[in-house]
Amino acid sequence: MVTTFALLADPTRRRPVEELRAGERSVGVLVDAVGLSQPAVSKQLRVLREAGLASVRKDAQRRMYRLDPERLRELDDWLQPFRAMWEARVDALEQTLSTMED
Amino acid sequence: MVTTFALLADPTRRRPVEELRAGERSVGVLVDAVGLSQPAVSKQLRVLREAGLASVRKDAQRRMYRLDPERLRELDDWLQPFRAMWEARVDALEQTLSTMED
DNA sequence: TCAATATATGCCTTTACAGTTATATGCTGC
DNA sequence: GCAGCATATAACTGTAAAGGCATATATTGA
Repeated sequence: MVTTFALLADPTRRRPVEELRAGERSVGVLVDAVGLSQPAVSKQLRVLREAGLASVRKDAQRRMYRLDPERLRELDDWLQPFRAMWEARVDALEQTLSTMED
Repeated sequence: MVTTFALLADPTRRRPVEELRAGERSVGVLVDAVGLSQPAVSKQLRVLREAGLASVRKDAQRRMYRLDPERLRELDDWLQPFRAMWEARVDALEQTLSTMED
């Protein structure tokens, strides 16, 4: 299966995800947002579905896609230990600045 | 240029990054950690360098690689608005549980 | 049942890129 | 300067996957 990292590497997949942040969207709307052919977008939506990042609901002929943010948590978890690194740098900078003020 | 997302999509690039979290590492050490040929690893290290995610220092014949975590911040920033989504879910769950306790 | 709309799938082509081997480059101690 | 180690680069190959077009499938309203 595709990792969450790989999922978001492709802009064609990242765009819909960003779009879905605001709520449910039909395929047609996502196609407009991405600016590629409908089949291309449908294909990527399928990948997102299969990776558990999105799910679908039927609404007449439309398929409404909804974001499933849980998997994004993996990314957040992975990032966690690194966060300390840049926060440390910011702290050091702030300390330097406050020293300069004295 | 490669986006930070694409950078981390490849395990062969993610592994060294994780390895570098602990501090400077020579290419040889990274090669062992990743388990691929030396040229393969060197190639990916170059990508990391050019993307500003790592930098090098010469130490005799060795090249010591160091992590430059700033670019990871982009990832963190991108993630920010989504974070609210899963936190909302957790809150809802907790509320449900506390209601059940009554 | 038929036409129209919305989406998915199959097939094909092309491109990007990872990995390998062989080789070049750079540095050091002698 | 030379031998030896550590790393980088070049050239090549194989593969995966993205995107396009054509077409199938599904749903609805009439």
